[in-house]
Amino acid sequence: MIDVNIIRQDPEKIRDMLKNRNYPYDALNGFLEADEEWRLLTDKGNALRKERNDVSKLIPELKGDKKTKKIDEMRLVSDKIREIDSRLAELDGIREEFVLNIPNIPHHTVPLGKDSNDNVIVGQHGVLRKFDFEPKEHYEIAESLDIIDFERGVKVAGSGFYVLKGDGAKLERALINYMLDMHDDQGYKEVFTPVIVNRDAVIGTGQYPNMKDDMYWIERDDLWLNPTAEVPVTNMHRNEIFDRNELPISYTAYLPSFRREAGKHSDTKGIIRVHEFNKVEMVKFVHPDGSFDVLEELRENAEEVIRGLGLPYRVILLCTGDMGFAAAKCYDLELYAPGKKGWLEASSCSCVSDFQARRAGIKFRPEPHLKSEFVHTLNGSGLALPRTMAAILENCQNKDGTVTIPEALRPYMRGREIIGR
RNA sequence: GCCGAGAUGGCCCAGCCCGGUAAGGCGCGAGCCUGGAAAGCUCGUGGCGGUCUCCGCCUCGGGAGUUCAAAUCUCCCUCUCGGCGCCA
Repeated sequence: MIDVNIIRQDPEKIRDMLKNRNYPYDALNGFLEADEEWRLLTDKGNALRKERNDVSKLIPELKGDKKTKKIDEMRLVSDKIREIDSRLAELDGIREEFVLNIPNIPHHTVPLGKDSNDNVIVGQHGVLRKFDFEPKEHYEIAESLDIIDFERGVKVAGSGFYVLKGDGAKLERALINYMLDMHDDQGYKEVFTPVIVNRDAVIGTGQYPNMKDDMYWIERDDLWLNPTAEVPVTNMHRNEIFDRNELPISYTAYLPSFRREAGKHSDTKGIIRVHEFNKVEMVKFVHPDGSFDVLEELRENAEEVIRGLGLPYRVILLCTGDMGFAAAKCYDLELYAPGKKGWLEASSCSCVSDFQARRAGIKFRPEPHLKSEFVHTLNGSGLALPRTMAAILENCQNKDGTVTIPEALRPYMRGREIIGR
């Protein structure tokens, strides 16, 4: 969440921000009113509490009529406090509802824009391969090689699920290990967390309430299937205070991720948009100073994964209107898919400033005698597996229907060089 | 799932039976002392709000209740640990 003081001091700034992010902004007035009354009543309540506290200390020493009189007096004071408290609880509800639904404030380097058309392509890398045959789409290749079985996935779990078989399953496993090893070399500590998280966790990183319909919810236990490893990994340190010298902290995690994908989407063919997918994620906890420079490093770390696979890609800087709820600045990395003749978003690297730290209570002490402050958190995929696999299949396909395995993955695939031969 | 024990400030722990200003220790910091350090001693060390060197309120897992007053009494819930059961 954002700092309430900013809303109080400069509501116009927040109004503009919400507008730039395509969020409704008329709710702001309701908040300011509720907040004003909340502050007034808090003061009033505190004054009454002070009176009660003071008198409570005296009462044991009083005797007879004086005592009875004071007790009667305090009974009225307590009634009044109760009354104020119940109104405060209402106001708190309004305030919290509002604050939890306000997206992060974009960094000043984020381009203004309405939707994905206003995103900025900041770079394109690698060569787009020239084919001497018509390249196929990933699902055609995968089905003819019998390494992805869509029908069986549907049978087991439903539409939007698939089964990897043989070299397909091996390729998945190879990609996970390749990515984890690379992040390990880059200085990230590998963790493997629960795949199911609680409500505090999804509130902490901002998926709840905003994205709650996009997550699988286990009602009976009020638990949620991991939507992205950013959630469990960031929440590992919920309500913790780091010593200054503990920062920065860098984690990498492989974790299955689940998306309900409620509502209609295009691009449902193949494994581009599925309900369950593997992802290797990077998460950082850093000092607020220079956190946006760290974002550049994080993005570079993700790009290295792509370059290692030899895939052509481009880097997109998202505009205000297209950025996720929690992000202050976000780069997408898109892989080129020659069969589809389009780009696949395989990574999203964000600096979320203190937005999640505030929600999740993640702080650090700048100096031992100073007050604790919120850390900044960052996260980025490195990478999402299905789209990476799709890009590999399409970029590395051969005329005879086989697929040449990228060299970097061969050690992880028992030295195999070609799928389908 | 059943039975039992727990949850107190960054960490540990007392207070709970018997309601009345949350004690002490560790760690960390500042100071004193020292040639320097250790030890020792003194002070500080959660959150929010304000009229911000000061003052107030809140904070004992969460919520509700009783009471003039709740860490303390009552009820409900959550989590942790141990035992039993079930089990990869």
